[in-house]
Amino acid sequence: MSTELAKAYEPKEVEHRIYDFWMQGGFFHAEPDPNKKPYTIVMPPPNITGQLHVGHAMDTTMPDILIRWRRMQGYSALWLPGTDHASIATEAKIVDVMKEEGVTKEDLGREKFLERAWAWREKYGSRIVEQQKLLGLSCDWERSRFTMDEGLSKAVRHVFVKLYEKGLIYRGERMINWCPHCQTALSDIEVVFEEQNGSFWHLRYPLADGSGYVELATTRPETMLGDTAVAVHPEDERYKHLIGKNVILPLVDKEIPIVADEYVEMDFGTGVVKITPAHDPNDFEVGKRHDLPIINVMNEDGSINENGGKYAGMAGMDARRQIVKDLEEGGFLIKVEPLTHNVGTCQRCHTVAEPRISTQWFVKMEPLAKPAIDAVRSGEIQFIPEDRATKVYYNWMENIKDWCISRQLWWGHRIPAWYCEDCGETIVSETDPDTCPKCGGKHLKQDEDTLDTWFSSALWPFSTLGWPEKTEDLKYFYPTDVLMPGFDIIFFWVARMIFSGLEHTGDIPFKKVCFHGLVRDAQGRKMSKSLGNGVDPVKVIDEYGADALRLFLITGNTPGNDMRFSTEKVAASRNFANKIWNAARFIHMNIDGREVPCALPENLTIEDKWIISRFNSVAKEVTENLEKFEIGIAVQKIYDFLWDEFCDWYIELAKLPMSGEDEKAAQSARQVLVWVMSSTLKLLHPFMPFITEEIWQSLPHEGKALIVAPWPVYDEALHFPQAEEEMQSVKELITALRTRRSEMNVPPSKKAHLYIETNTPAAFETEKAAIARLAYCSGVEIAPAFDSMEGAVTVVTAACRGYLPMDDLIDRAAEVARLTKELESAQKQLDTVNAKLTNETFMGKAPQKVIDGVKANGDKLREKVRRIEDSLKAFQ
RNA sequence: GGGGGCAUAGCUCAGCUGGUUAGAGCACCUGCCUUACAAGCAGGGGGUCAUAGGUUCGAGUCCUAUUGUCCCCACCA
Repeated sequence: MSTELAKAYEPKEVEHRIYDFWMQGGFFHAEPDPNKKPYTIVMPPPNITGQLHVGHAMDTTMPDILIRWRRMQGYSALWLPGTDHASIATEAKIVDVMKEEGVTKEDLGREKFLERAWAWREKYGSRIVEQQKLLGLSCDWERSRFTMDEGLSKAVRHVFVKLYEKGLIYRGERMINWCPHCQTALSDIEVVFEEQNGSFWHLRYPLADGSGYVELATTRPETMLGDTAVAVHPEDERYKHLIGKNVILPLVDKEIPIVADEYVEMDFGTGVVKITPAHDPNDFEVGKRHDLPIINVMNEDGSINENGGKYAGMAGMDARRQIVKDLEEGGFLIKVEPLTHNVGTCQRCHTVAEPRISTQWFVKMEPLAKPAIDAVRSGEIQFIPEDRATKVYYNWMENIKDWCISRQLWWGHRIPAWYCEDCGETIVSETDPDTCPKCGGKHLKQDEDTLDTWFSSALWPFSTLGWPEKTEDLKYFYPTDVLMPGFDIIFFWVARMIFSGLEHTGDIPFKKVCFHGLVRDAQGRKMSKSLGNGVDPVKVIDEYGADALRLFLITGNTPGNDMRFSTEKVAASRNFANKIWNAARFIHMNIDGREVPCALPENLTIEDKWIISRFNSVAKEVTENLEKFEIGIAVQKIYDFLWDEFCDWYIELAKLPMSGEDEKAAQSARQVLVWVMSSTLKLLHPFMPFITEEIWQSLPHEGKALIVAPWPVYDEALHFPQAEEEMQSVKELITALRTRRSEMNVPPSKKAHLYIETNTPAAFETEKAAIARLAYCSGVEIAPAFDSMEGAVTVVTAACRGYLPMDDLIDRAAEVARLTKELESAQKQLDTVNAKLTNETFMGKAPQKVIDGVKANGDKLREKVRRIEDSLKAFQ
């Protein structure tokens, strides 16, 4: 970098070069190191089908900040990346592509299909990784894992067998959610309810004894083929006398009983419900209570099966139309009402999910949930934001149902269960068996199904470190420190990792979970494919730079809260990057080939002490904020310090010695500039890694790279409270003078002599030249009091009064009015303070610190009031 | 039906355990090519902190209710 370079920061060229530099330096790699403390974060593994979206950018930027910070603090900081095979999502995508080629899964066969899937993984699995690198993520890529790696697959089998042997995994016939499109079972949380417009068909079921009929309503008329009863509430006076009688099921023409069950709500609809145990979870329960037959009338693709008589073979919607038509013709349809209701759909393809009875594998959740609840309740695992997240978690965990883990898919971990075709024995084993342990038969057939993709990601924090082997990595890096997921995967992933970690490793998988919200679009809507309002982070990086995107994602953001994407804010972040760039250009310009040590000089001026002391405080505060995950607050403090204090004040003040004759003073200022700048770059590095590394390298520095430079630590020797206070007075005066001039529309070119009246002249004396420069004065004189200043422009601050004799410009009446207004304001504030100080309960109850503050403020205000009064007198 | 979040400047949002005069970015107005930066500099206007009560010496911050808004869970055929 040199001063000849562009006036504006060009991220594109810098980012690639710097990232390569980090990679080649091996800075991302972490190893167990007995001399360092471990700090571990595992990345939520993105799907191999995935493309980077802003959600990922959010997911990964925040942990990257923590990792970079801890690495600089000297931890062995491991940021473990990887990808997820995402069974259902990936398989669906491949099937879609095959469909365009006119090939089905069945055409190909399991083996060939899996070959294709692996090829897909090879092709697309690295795409998202490349995009993550654009963001600047400092992951240990050497340790990257894939959920279907050999080691992780071994972990999956191990867990399955262990849980099976403990009786926590079982196989059974249950009512599950079925997606007719994906043709697989789904877990409860993979079903999302969507409001849809439907109809409410009112039907008439005739009584078998010919004495009339009952009216009932349904939203799914086609299921009537599987009705095996009609239910009413036992206390319902309207229907009590019918209980035990039969009705004739229309179209099917068979008798089914009227049963009494409290599940029926008398107030809803007609108070009569058709019971279809095979196709509704509630009806299934009613059926069990009344020992009703279960008639499945649907195929796996949602069409009607052979139990549906003449409707057999019809697709779901066709069957519905035909049945409604036939019901109408038979006189069984009373009316059709429009109805909006919530319908469960497949999370992946949004096809209406069918409740279906089927034999599947399940994890028994209750015994696993208990310790997982305790771990959070006891505070062993801490959620942030605490009560919001824990409430959601407890609510789910305490009402948890068994987890359906088998999927009728090919891409994934195949269930390690075999069935003996000779004796029917089920063998669950970590290694593939070849004989039946019971009958010695050789005809073993492996279960066709695979596991829910989340079954393997639940093991992620420890399977990626080598578990179930007792590796050094596991010993050193586990449990991991923090997880930063979105709220949307609290059940899918976070909860499951907690009970899995506790069950299998006997330890929590992570100590803290810091949830973040969603990145919404500029209007506050959720980003979605259907709305087409998604933001491509790669494009944003291309236009504004990765540092700008990262800064945008964390500024003004608080844990758990959603935020809106805003191009203006990204641009503002970019502007900050540019500001830093130009500050660096200025420093380079002044170094201009000289040897400048990157250490503080011996003799410090007031402004040197001030900026150093301020930096010192900022370093302390930022560290504290990061410890509390207050990333947004932390970066705001660095932003303000760098821009408002370092650039707007210190650089301006430093121009004076650097342009002067005193070479020693000039060199001293250069040293302070370099020291403060490169120290601040350290603080900023975790947030904006590229530009900070680039500039740091270009300035005098010690060490190989900023990424591994030591994190600034608060140093009591650099705390200069007096200099801070003195600079405060000087800055206050300069600002007041500028304001006055601006109000009077005096251009900077018109300079005036300044007289400063003060009892504390020291700082003003040493900063004379700076005041003159920054407040556009031709000269400065300082004294405890000046005579005959009538008619001068007056400026009053807490520490002094300034006069600018500008007779030609002054409007005496306006000046009096302004001073009067200022006096009123100051007096009012003083009154408030005095009221407090004479309030006995306040004096008695408020802490001494607050009282002292108020007192000091009162002293200042009193002095100010006096000075304004004096000035006013001068006009009278 | 159950639970939760949010409501602060024109807009988007900060404001940590209650404590001196409520902040930022953008937008707006005025003036500036000042030895880095016009993606900039200097200055300015703009808020009864949703409403109504309460606790407290003191409330944007804590409590209760109301209104508006968003989300999660449950899933009434």
